[in-house]
Amino acid sequence: MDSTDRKILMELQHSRQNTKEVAAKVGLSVTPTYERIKKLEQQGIIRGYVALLDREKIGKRVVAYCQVSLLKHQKELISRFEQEIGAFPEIMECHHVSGNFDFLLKIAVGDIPEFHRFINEKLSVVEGISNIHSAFVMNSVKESSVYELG
Amino acid sequence: MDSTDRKILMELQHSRQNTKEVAAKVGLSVTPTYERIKKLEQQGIIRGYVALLDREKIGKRVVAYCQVSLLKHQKELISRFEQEIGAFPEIMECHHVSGNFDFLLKIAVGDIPEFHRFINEKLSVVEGISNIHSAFVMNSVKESSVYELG
DNA sequence: CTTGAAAAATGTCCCGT
DNA sequence: ACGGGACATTTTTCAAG
Repeated sequence: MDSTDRKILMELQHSRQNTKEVAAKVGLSVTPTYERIKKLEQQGIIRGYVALLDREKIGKRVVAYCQVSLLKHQKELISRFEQEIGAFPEIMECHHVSGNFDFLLKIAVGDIPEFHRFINEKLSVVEGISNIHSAFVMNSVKESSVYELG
Repeated sequence: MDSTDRKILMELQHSRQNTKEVAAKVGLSVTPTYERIKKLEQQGIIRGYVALLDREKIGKRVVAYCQVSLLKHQKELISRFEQEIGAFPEIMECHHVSGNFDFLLKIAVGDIPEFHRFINEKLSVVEGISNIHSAFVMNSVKESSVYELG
């Protein structure tokens, strides 16, 4: 992966565009640009292409980040937690982190009552949780999926 | 936006696919499917299409979530902070949150030394910061941009 | 790498119902 | 709102310099 590949990736991370446009921006003709993109896809460097939605417009008015601590740090408990977490569509992200707590969850729901129900009836039912601390997003100043590439 | 639109959005959130495929999955022919997608784009419900990259394969080995507290909660200080934050490509996300701290940042860099330099030479130089608390991601159990739609 | 070409697949839109 | 069909654009592959 050279500097041209990185330029191509930066373009595609920002927005979908056809090969001709990408080619013009990186200063190559269509054929090699096309081949580079295909190679990046085959290598799995490009994982895929997705549509991003407007959160407000689809009625997800509440986003919260929840810090979850487990009772014990046993392998079995952790993997069971991770498995159960995967089944909840309200949980968009779940990261196992170092520090004062164990997992950081990103949760998106329609409104506060729905959030309340989710925490009480779904999340807190999962075994092994010691405590949950939630921070509500009031404003997303920056929200990007773009990794910086030189 | 009806149930068919939501099905279309669920498909496109998961992966790019041509109109014919989407049409088959939602049980319509190509034309109405095409028109629905265009309408969702025009309404801004679909914000855009982007490529997602493999974090490991592009050499971003370190992701951290940083909790930032400001010294004072003044309008000017907050908006200046938000403005400066936008200029750092290492910061992929910045959310103004309620709770014990003010901002939650998602930061991606190549390695620990780079993280160290970023915190000391860039982030902590921003005016008005009271303290920064970092949690390193050890494993992303779930990482999705998909909002659940009925 | 570049240019050019050409077939196959899609995207796009007009006109029926 | 939906479906069919016609046309434009892109994708994809290939050959030659």
